[in-house]
Amino acid sequence: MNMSLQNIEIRHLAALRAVAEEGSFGRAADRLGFSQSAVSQQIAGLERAVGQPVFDRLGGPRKAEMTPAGRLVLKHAESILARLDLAGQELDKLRAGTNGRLVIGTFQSVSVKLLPAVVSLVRKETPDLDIRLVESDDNDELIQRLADDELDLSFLIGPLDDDRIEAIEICRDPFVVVLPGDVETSSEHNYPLSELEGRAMVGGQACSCQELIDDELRSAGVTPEYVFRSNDNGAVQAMVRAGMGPSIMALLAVETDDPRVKVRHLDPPLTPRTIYVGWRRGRTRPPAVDRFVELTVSTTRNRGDQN
Amino acid sequence: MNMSLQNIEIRHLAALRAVAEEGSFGRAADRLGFSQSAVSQQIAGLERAVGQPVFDRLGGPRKAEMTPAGRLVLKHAESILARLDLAGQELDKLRAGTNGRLVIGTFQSVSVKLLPAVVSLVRKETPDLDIRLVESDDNDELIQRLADDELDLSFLIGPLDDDRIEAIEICRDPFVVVLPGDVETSSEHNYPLSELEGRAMVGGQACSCQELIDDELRSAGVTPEYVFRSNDNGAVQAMVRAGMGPSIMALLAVETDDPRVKVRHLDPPLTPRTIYVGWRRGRTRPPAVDRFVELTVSTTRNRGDQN
DNA sequence: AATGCTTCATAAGTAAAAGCGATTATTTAC
DNA sequence: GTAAATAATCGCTTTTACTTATGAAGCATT
Repeated sequence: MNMSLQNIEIRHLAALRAVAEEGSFGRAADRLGFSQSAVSQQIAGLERAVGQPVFDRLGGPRKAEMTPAGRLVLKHAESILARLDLAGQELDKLRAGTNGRLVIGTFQSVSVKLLPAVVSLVRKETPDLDIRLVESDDNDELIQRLADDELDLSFLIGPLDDDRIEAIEICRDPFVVVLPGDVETSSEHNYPLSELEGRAMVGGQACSCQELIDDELRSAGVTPEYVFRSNDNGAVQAMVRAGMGPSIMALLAVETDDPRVKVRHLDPPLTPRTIYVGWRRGRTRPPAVDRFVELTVSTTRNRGDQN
Repeated sequence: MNMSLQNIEIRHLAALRAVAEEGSFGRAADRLGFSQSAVSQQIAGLERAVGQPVFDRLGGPRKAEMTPAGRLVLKHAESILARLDLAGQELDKLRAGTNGRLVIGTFQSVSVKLLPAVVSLVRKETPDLDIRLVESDDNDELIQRLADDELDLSFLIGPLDDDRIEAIEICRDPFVVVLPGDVETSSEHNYPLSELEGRAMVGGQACSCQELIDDELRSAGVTPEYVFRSNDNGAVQAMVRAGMGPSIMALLAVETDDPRVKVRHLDPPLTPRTIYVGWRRGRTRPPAVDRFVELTVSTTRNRGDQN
């Protein structure tokens, strides 16, 4: 039988190392938990594969000595065994979710309001985890990058009809009207949607989210007319503050601590947008992803309905 | 059964790589020369050892995709398989005697007269072989270093009674008398040993070889009296040239091209010294050693009895 | 939705091997 | 010489690895 190195198995290399270190087949067998006979046969098998002896058996109580070929193979065996050990360690870390990279898709309002708390928690739990954020205005882009495996995880805005993606709902985020702080309104009451009819408004650019708003406004009989548009929430809010007009924004996107604007719920309310965290459907996820989702859900829940 | 990575075998890693590259269990099986079922079981075994799936089977004609754990293990698997391949290549070279290091013990006369031709031949055959020479006056030191595995091979002077060493005879090297070139002798005849009695002589220092000479001289009734001693053959020869006296030297140690000295065989002759090449007894030798010995023997034989 | 196609898993059987215990041969140490 | 240590070998049992055959799941096409 013309064996080649391809037939070598880890067990042979482990036996080689054990015998080399112990200087004896019997003691190597003890260490490995085998019988002396087994180790003898393992080395014999290795020698068949190598094509020549790896040990000189000197007989009697003298140590087995390696042949040149034995030393050569041992050199590589040690590297291989070490590598296997390293793989085991990294697997343990992977199971614990403490290593590797986690690439998360997000968008502006989530980045500002939700993510800092979650990321801070995760970093406390697993400081070696390499967390990266990819921010985009475009929900579809986030979905595409999830499907392309560029993102491990992404915050998304519903409705989701892409079956490449699996997601769970994080929260409902109502749309509110943002008014300049000096406008007189009945501060405790909701803002009648009808009052927006004919008013110059500030809004986001025509992307998925803004289109949802506009469609609903129109079916409620309000035709939006925008005098300023930006995808930057801060810019929109600044324009409201400057008196350009009111804006309908998702509550999460509003900097509510700003005393120079007022925030009112709408009457009748628009359908709130739904925020999800999603991942590729049907793929095994790194445990770190699952843990991140868990923490996101519980953190968001704990925030209560400040929305 | 709580398997760990220790139970992994090369075959599993090869299967992992094949499936990862082919994207299919069946095609991987073809490539490896197994049945699809076998590969399926190998991957299943790997997953048992890893503790989690390494592939997401998407069903239907879609490619199998790796899980995070799978990618991690594959990374190491590739390194391990490459290492094994490298070991195979190096073993081939070892078998061919074309790599590694060859440390050769030698002494002055051999270094000058025999080695250059042999080394030149070996270097022509196997240019990548790293040949190193260790020169010593002291035969016992060479033997000791051979036994200590510091030398792969050594030229030695007999008689050899050390059973740690195995050796073969290279040549017999007769002792001759070296005389100044201007001395009148019957150029074609041997030199009577008795003429040395009472003469001031030049010789080597009291090491093994010189002691052999002195013992024989004495039993032949000649008491050597040295007025100059050196272990450097060139120095001895220079002193003869300068008229300090004759010297008994091994023929191989004489620079015979020197017209200023005359070389005569002795009558009766001394027992010639025997030159061997030796190695550690009972140890497997690198093929390069055996090849070197072969070439040494044939080269020396071809030189004929120029001695 | 029924079918065919591709893919992988599983079951059953067989052949190979890996391992064990006992024995033997060889060598050193005393 | 005898005792101790070491590894190879033999017969045997158990384990495993592989094969073939079959089943199940998903996609694509009709």
